[in-house]
Amino acid sequence: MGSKQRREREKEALRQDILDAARELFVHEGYENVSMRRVAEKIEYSPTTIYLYFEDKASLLYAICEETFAGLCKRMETIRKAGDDPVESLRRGCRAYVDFGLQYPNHYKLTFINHPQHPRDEKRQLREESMGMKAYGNLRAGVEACIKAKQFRETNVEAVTQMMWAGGHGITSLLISMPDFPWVNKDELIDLMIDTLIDGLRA
Amino acid sequence: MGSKQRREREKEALRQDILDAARELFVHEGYENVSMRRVAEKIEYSPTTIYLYFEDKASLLYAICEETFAGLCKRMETIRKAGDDPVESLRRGCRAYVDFGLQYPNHYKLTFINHPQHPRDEKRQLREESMGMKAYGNLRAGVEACIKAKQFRETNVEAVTQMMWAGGHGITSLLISMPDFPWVNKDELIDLMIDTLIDGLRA
DNA sequence: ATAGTATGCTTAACACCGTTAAGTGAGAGT
DNA sequence: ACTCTCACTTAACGGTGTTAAGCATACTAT
Repeated sequence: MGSKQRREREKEALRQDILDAARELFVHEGYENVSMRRVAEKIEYSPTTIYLYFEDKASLLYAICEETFAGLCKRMETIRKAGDDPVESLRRGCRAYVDFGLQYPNHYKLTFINHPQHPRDEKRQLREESMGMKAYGNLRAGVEACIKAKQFRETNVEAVTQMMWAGGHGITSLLISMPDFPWVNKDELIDLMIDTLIDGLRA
Repeated sequence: MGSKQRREREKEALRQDILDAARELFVHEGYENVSMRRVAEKIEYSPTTIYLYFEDKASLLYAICEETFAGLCKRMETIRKAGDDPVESLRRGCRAYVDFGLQYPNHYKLTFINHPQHPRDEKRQLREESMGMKAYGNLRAGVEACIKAKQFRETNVEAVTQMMWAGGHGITSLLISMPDFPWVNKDELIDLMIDTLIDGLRA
């Protein structure tokens, strides 16, 4: 009686359909401007069906964020495992982060800029094992390698990691959310940020 | 025939009452979590009255932002005109910027994070002459002073200003929009960013 | 003084929103 | 054949920002 398995498969398929529809709408029109009813319309089910697969709208977004983070993680891991000079590796990791954001600005907006926070404490715990944390962990490993190689003056791994993240995020988010501002050349600006931070950290 | 002027005055007073009520609610509970009906309730008028004084909810917040950002401008100008060592002046200007953002996260969110893309071209123009942008101008003046004093290696004023802004914005916006992340000590993080950037720029 | 008008505000409603309680109906298990 | 499970729907709740229409009051002109 494989019918049970078939139904299981179909359920999973619908879950993915919801995710796909929501991602497309969220990325294209922004989380706030897309209603659950519109997502439901796109998949041709009633709005309430979504609630059988996701607890609420924020959870739906969270699931999409996980997928996006996963892509970033993969890129960063590849760079880290290339095993160059640790400082060069960190620099390239930061570049990858910013480039990723600029390549998928709507995804980036969704996960890092218009990030609505979860109301539940329980969820927060889950989040700390999320892909976002994994990406952060990758950056952290890069920083740690530099410190272990005695390339940096400052030795507080966590602080340096968070600062590097903030530097990358600052550039990425401003370029995305203020496209009409008279920016200097974007590539130069990104490199200036990363190089200046690394130079400032150097022993 | 001063009755016209009196009515004018009374209208202006109500406008300020609305602004005051809205500011208190927005700052205390967050823009998204405060409805027009709640603002109206606080001033003991009907919700629709607000629309006689402000075009919509966003305009209401925008007006509040202008007021508050004027405060930031003043602070930054005071620092800049204190006439210390230009680098120290810049450092303190950056601190003031970040501190301001963390003090008024909802104001900061509207003008720098959830920056409306193109509601109307007309509005955008207004926005670029806003107090937020004036604050940017102040930062630019600080950077220029450092470069003129030959304290920095990099001499592209615009690029350096934008990088410093992005550094401050990165810290500020991440701290605001991801309050549940396990940040290291916030003050240290902010100082680390500013100091590292300045050290990295030094001649 | 009185009729007319402009002004300031309110009532009621529109068209949405996220979410949930209750109900339906097809297929599985006995 | 009958019950039961369960994926799904309908209808509704209590909110949201916003607007059209109406109502008094105060001012103006005759």
